[in-house]
Amino acid sequence: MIGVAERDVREKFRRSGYTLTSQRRAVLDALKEFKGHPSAEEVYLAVKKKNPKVALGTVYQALSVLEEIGLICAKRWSESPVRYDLNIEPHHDIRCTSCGAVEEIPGVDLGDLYETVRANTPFEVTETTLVIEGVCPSCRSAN
Amino acid sequence: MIGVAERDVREKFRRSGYTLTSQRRAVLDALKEFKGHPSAEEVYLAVKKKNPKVALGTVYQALSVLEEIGLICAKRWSESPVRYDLNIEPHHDIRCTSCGAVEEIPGVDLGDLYETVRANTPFEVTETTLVIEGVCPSCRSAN
DNA sequence: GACTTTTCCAGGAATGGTTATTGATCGGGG
DNA sequence: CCCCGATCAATAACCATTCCTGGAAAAGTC
Repeated sequence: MIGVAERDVREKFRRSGYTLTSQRRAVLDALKEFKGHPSAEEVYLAVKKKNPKVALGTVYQALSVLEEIGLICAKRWSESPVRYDLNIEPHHDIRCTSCGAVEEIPGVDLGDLYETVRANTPFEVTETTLVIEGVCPSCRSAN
Repeated sequence: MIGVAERDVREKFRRSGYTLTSQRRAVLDALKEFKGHPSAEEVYLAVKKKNPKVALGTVYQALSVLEEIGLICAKRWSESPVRYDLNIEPHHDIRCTSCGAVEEIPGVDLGDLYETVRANTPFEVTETTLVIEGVCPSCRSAN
């Protein structure tokens, strides 16, 4: 099971007021097939294979709707376009600065840190994101 | 004292091999006067006041040189241009998503987290950055 | 100091990711 | 079957940033 159950999709669309159009469905499906962390451009190319009529702008808009209603999450690394992930469970990914590969890092919990942050600022904290970069094994050995 | 001693500046330039040109000096000075976290554009405008001939591209290049040799550090938040900070001690800042204000958060230490990350990935970890966003008190009350 | 080599800079054009605009199209309620 | 708002495709615009060029300044060399 790839995380997002069909009923969950319908439910979230219903509650949000957005309609579940074929384009949004296509974007979601494309994201499922990737399993990686594609950029908007890559999602666009994948969707285009099945339906050559979709425009890049539509994909961007669909992605932002899907993010807004909590079906996908967007990840930003410093020197790279935004990448999208179906996995909406809290987790952290590391990105290879050389080849761009993304891999999940298990066992990292921001809970305590979040408490510390909240306790030390008068701001209302809405986001604490850990951006992790490194070099993957194969790039390291390829040098 | 604003953190960066004159001798430190000279020393870091000497060791890096870059020359301490008047433009780079001007960018550094502008950054000192800000005390906040200006974007490249804002630095450019400040520098331009004293020397109208500098080009935006020059400011970008100067900033990247200054960052490379460790005199300033660059901070990235999700929906905002890169911002620069003279404070090169490890510390964390929170940014108001409404007005853009940046404020330091004391007492946050990524040491343990870094260990956990390293222990749980085959990647060679080069960067772990905490991106914190929220709403500042005045924006919150202004609603 | 004159010459050479290197680095740097101003100005402007180009790039890349993303967003805004616009007129057409779709789908559901009446 | 028509109206209305939501959605869409296509494309232009945007913005931060980088690249390119010829020329100027600085650093080494004799």
